[in-house]
Amino acid sequence: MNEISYQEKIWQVVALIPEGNVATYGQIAELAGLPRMARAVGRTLSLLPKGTQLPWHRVINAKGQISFPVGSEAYECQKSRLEEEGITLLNGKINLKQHRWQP
DNA sequence: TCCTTGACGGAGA
DNA sequence: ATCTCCGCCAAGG
Repeated sequence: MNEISYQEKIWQVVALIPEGNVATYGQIAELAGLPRMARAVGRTLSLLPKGTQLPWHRVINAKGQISFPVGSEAYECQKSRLEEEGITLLNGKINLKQHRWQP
């Protein structure tokens, strides 16, 4: 079990998140068979190449927020990509009850 | 080496 | 709602 195998499992799960849905870092870790390794998910996503096909923008934190500094370029990018899928933020938060992916 | 920092999270207070 | 502690572990100083 090494970092490389973590990444592969994580990529596979992230790729399954349907358009219009979101999943949390912890949820991805859990589904990838890596419980309590939410940080590994964030780390893996941070290493993705710029033009990746993976829907990384559908991954948010457990509080329903985007895990980037508000107003940063990355934050705005993720936010707009989510809005294009009909996912809106209210007070900087996404309604998990409504948009959370249920595999 | 040791220490700190992360796209984090859950339990408890 | 907010905060602290603790688990987890790769990377960089």
